[in-house]
Amino acid sequence: MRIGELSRRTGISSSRIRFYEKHEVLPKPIRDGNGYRKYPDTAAKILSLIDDAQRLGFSLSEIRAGLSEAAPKLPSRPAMVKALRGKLDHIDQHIKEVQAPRRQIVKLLKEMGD
Amino acid sequence: MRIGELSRRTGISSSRIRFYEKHEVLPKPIRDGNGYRKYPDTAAKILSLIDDAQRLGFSLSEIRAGLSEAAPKLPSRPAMVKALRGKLDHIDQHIKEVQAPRRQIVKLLKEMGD
DNA sequence: CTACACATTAAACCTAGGTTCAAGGTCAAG
DNA sequence: CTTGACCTTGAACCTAGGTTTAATGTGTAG
Repeated sequence: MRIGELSRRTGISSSRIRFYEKHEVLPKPIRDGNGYRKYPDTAAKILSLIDDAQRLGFSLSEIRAGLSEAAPKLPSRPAMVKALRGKLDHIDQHIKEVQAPRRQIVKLLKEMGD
Repeated sequence: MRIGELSRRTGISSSRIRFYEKHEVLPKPIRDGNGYRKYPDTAAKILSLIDDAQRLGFSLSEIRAGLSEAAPKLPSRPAMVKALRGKLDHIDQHIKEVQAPRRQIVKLLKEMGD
C-alpha cells in the first residue's frame, strides 16, 4: 500500500510517517517504480505499536531502541513478550513515581482538616 | 533576596526564573534602586510549588491558571485546598489513563500463555 | 489534452520549555 | 581604580515531535 492509504488506515498523517522514517523509528519501505513508498501490511501494525507506545509516554528514541530489539521478525514471540514486559515495567514505574506526590497531597489535605 | 540567592535556595536557574516571570507564571518582583529584582521570602515557596506541579505533569499554562486562582494571598486556605484537590484529580485522571493500556498489556501477556 | 488526486523532496515553521550569548551596568574589596 | 561577582536585556540557539509550504513528478478519468 502507498503512504496515503497507510495514513488512512492508521490515522497517522503522511508527514508523520515520513518523519518516523527519517528518524529511523519506522523501517524504510521499498520503493515503487515511480519512487513512491510501498508498504507491506505489517507496516500498519508497527505504526500502531509506535503510536501506542508514545501514548504510554515512551520517547521516540526509546521506541526506536525497543523496536529494533523486537524487530525485524516483528511478531517473534520471545521478543514480543520481552517488549511487553518492558512496557509494563515502564508503566508501573511511572505510576509509582506519580504516587509519591499523590500521597503527599492527600496528607496535606488531611492535615488541613479537610 | 536577589535572583541569585533565590536560585540557590530553590535549585532553579536564574534564567529559568526570568523565563517564568516573562511567561507570567511567577509574579513580577519589585525592583531595587539599581534595577535588580528583589524577591520576598515567599517567592521560594511559589517557585517550589511551580517545580512540584511541573513534576506532576502540569504544563506551565495549567500552573499559571491554578496559581492565579490560589494567589495572591498564597496560603489562603480554601484556594489552597481547591488547588490541591485539583492536582489530586489530575493525577488520578492520569493514572486512570495509563491503566487502560496497562490492562491490555497484561491481557496480551496472559493470552500468549506467559 | 486537461484536470485532479496523489506522490516526492528540502526547508521553513511551530509549541514547549528552557539555555546561552553578547554587551553592558553595579558594587564591594584590595 | 581595577578586579570579580553579580545583575540587566534581547536575541539566538536547543531538543522533541511534528506540520506546512513550495516546487515538481505520476497516474487515471473524461
